[in-house]
Amino acid sequence: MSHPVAKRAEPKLPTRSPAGGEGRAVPAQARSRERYERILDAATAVIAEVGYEAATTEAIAERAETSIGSVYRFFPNKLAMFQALIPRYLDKTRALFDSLVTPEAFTQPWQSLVERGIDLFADFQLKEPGFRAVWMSIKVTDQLLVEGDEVNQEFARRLELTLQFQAPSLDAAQRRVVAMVVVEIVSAMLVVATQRGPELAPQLVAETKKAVTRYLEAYMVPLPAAPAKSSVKRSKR
Amino acid sequence: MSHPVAKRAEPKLPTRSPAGGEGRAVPAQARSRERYERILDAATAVIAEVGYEAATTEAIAERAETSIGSVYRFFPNKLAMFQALIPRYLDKTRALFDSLVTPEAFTQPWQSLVERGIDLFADFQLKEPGFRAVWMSIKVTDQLLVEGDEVNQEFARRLELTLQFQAPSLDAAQRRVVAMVVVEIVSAMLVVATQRGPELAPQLVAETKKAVTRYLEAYMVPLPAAPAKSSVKRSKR
DNA sequence: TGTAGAATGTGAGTCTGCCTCACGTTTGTC
DNA sequence: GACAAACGTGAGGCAGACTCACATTCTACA
Repeated sequence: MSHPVAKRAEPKLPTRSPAGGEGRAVPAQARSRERYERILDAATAVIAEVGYEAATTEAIAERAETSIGSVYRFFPNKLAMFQALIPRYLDKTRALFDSLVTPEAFTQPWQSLVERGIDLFADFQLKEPGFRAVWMSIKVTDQLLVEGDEVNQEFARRLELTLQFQAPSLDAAQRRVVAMVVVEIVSAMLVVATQRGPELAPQLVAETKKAVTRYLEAYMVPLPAAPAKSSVKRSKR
Repeated sequence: MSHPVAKRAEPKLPTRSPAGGEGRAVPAQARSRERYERILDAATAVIAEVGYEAATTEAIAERAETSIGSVYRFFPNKLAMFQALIPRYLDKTRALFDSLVTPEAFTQPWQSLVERGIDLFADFQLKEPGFRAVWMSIKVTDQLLVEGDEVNQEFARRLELTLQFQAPSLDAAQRRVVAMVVVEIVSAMLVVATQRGPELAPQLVAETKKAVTRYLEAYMVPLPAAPAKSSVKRSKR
């Protein structure tokens, strides 16, 4: 007999590659590439306005001044279009991270790095409505969860590296988990802060900084030139 | 001219109350009430199996052994059906909280309360697939975000109360924010832990406890009978 | 117990939105 | 300039949310 559910849920994915990876025409001519970019821009704009679910493929096509047919020439389905947006922001967030974690950055106390990092990312989220839209909708489906988490994973991996030097007491496995926790906390809290409105947002961001700082404190090596106050002796299990 | 987006996005909501609040028949006869419950049970089951998006109203109707017509007698739309699930779990989580925060609970160090609380909630999430499904899908839409956050808000409000006694250094506004941060961190991390699989989940949960504990440490009054080790003197900006 | 009418149940049908495909248009090449 | 390959198009297929006219069951009251 089997549950009717399975039967119904399947056709959602249009007989294509499982996670809507690619599997579509790769633009070869310049005209085509432009169109592709226009579609992605339009998708960003529409999603930013109404969210992922309410964003119709027709609206995106119209906004991109093209036809749905062209949209589906490049993307196997709506989800894939959304996923194609992620690499764009991945690059931007990578750049953000690079601008933060420079050789000079290690001369200042790690606490201020944490604070600057959170501020930077919060700002980025505010300034880039497209990114925010993508970010907020990232939990939309199981597929997206996997794909969208890439940004977080990427971040975590990088953070892991810097932890290697600043928290030598942790082994590789621990570093990985700690980095994940930090990234996920910041990620979640920035979303919450945005949702709670401009009233609470600054307070929430401030508290997030404290939370992360206090969490990491126990793992970090005390900085030589730290501006006093930091609790150096700490037995902690 | 106006963006085509708005025009398209509207009919998504079926000309009913904005956030799918109620606006539908309230079951008067026992037969009806049973059917209502059956539909909710079916919705839970189907959502748990395939997620919110892939859950079709027909599948839910079939599972509840009724017709779509009946489903739409009680719920103005699919989202409302989902929202109706929340009060069910709100009650359960309330009970969970009550079992945790008892008068006796205050005789033990707050750290163990945090740990027990997180464990309890993690367990609850594991044991109740329906709850997990609802919880994981809670970010599905903007509407749900608001409604779904109710559980978190409820939790935060309660936590706020207990903070009143254990963190008297905070004023009301600060307490509110601190409680929100704690609840959101735990909530987000439990979701992440579930997603990352049984491999990493225990470690993530363990680190979440540490994060929350260390965050709160600075605010809490040191317990008289604390099992040593906790850093009592703490200037912290 | 019979019956009016309210409450409830039903599913074929409408509508919206994702996606396909057969055909028309542009570009590149010789 | 003519052929092929790449590209563009939108009417239409199809799934799934939701409606509505009608059928069935219940309740109240004589």
